[in-house]
Amino acid sequence: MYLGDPVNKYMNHAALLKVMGHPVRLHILDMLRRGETCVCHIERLLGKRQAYISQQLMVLRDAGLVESRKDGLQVFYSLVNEQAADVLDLLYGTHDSSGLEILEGCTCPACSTVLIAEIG
Amino acid sequence: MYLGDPVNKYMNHAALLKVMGHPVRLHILDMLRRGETCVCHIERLLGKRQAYISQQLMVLRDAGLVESRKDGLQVFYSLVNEQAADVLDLLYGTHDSSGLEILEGCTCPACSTVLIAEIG
DNA sequence: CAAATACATTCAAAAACATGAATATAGTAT
DNA sequence: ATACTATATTCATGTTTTTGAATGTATTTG
Repeated sequence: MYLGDPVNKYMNHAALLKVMGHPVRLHILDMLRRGETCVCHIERLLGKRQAYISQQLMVLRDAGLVESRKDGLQVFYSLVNEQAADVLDLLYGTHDSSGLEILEGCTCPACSTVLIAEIG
Repeated sequence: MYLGDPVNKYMNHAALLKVMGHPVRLHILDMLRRGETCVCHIERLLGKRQAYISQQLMVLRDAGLVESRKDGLQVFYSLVNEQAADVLDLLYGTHDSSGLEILEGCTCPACSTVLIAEIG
């Protein structure tokens, strides 16, 4: 696209918006605003298959919107693109950084440690 | 997409971002922030064929981002979607509404009348 | 009315995307 | 080493998008 003028100023932004222009990816990005999130968490909240979530995460990674960090068996994703964050703030209001929602039956540290702390 | 939950809150925004996620359309939208613009103008600034510009304008029209008004032979487009305008402001700064750039050799009223006024 | 102008639409081929199924990898526990 | 768990990747296929070419329509001008 835009082959005649490959260094077009609109290409980068268009690429950003295009990646964000997908309901599942947008949902994931909105989740990530609350903090670093493991894949199992995303999987449960979205109710989609693991492989599919992983594919969309790969798209987000390849486009530089998110980064992943491995910790034991889990992989944690976070939002690292400021412009993407700005667009999300615009659409959904400034985020609260209130941390993750706790999910029953989710085995990730974010869920289980808090449960332990609360039940403790 | 998202068939399991067709009334998903992310679908509408995703659709908006998807339409904006294209370099030519994004360029057109950015132009329209300066004011109502005729197709001939867009055509010259982008250096693309008329039919192609018209196709992209149709996409923008179908998605409700722009509206067209016919005046004689010319058709003028304007940006009518507030969220799209907000995203553009975010990416490119608040627009100046300074009116259109004057293009040499463009026959549309916006260009020719000003030329006449300046030369006259 | 005929010709010219400005724009829109249709059609078809190529490219890109979305999605599911199957499989692979890497870390952990036994 | 073996089995298990969490996640990633690959592959195949169907769908959508992109784009160019050709054609259509409405308006103005002569």
